[in-house]
Amino acid sequence: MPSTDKYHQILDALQELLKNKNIQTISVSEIAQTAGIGKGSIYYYFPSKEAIMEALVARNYEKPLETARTLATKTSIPPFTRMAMIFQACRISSEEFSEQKTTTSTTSAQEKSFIHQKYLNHIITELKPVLTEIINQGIELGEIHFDRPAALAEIVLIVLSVKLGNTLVPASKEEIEETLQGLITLLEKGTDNPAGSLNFLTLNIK
Amino acid sequence: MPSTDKYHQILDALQELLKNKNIQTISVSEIAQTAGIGKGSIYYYFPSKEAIMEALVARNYEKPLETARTLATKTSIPPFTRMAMIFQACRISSEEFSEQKTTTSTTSAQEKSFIHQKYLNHIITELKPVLTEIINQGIELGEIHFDRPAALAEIVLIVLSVKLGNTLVPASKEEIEETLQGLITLLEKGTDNPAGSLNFLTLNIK
DNA sequence: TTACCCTTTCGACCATTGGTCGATACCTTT
DNA sequence: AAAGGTATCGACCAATGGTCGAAAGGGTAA
Repeated sequence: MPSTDKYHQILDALQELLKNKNIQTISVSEIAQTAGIGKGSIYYYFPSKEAIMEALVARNYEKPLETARTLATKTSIPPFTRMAMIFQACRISSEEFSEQKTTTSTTSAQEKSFIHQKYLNHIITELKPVLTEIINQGIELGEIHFDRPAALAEIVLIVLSVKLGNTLVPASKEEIEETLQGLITLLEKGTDNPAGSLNFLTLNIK
Repeated sequence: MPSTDKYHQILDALQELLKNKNIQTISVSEIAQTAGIGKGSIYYYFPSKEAIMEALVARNYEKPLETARTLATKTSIPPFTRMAMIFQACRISSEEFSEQKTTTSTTSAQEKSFIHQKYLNHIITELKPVLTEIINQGIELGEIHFDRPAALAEIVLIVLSVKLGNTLVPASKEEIEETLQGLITLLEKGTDNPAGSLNFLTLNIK
């Protein structure tokens, strides 16, 4: 079986390059060079350039997903608190992606979105079942009143991914804050919780 | 000034090609050939391949946006009804994009998402202000109770774009239905409207 | 008609890319 | 030492997005 050494070397290289350039402008040869291996070897570990991206996304969310899955069983913690913890974990990993050069890269501003698309997909696929489970527990506990847990989970995840990723639809800090506050309010009213009771979710932002 | 004839010929060609292939596999030469003009001419009308895509998205949503803007002033129609009408208009235009060949295109299934990203961006940017205005009117009328109209508008648009576009996070018809029903329920409870009162929004789906 | 000029059209051309391939080095195992 | 699978490589290929100088078209003024 292929060594995981080189595999991660490649991912490291891509991550490094991602800090300064958007994916479309990163060539496979460049990744190889940065990783210090031959270009051919890349294709020994990955079937395509796109697969490298996907693997990187998966690797970056491995830890938060682990955390989330563990949290799903910790029924001693209130559901909404666990939700907040999950978001927090995701947020941290999410930031590793985009240390966006503050240089206002003229055209390429939003081209980075290609990877965030993968990221959105990954988040929804992996996190939705976990969050659904937690919401279900909240419903049983009587802390959440809503009859479509899966839908609720997905809505929350979609909005959070799109807004926190902030590259699919670029917006200012204030706009993001506003939208997320709106989401919290909507959640409070929608799950029959008093206004302000979910405010701690806001900690994620900043 | 450049004739709009050729300009639209190019857009038509791209739209035609889009029916059977995903963008990444459509070459500029191909577009030129389909449009019946030389490749060089393409770059006389558009600065880049990406710009063609953006122009196509914009053109396809010109009509529904027009409709939406008109609707924004029709205060005689109830706000939620107008919202439904806008979604309906968008839905129709959205379908022109993806007459997805039913052929289960092996790998390329979700690669079409590149264009839906533009589409998401376009929808949010253009439609959010309009929808916000309508919601504001609803608030004044006392039909909607929510203190963050802009956020509400954005949340709705994000979820709708992502789920109706259905390429950023591929899902089955049933899942889409479930999520949208959840959104409607959330909207009802969140805006202090009785359960079932917004069910007519469901007409969009199918 | 001729001369001029600006717009439009073109396709050969270029640099670069993602991906392939045969060669070859490396390691165990026999 | 022979064998055979595993890993590594970079020259190579077809194709792409984009450039460019040339030239066609067409309007105007003399």
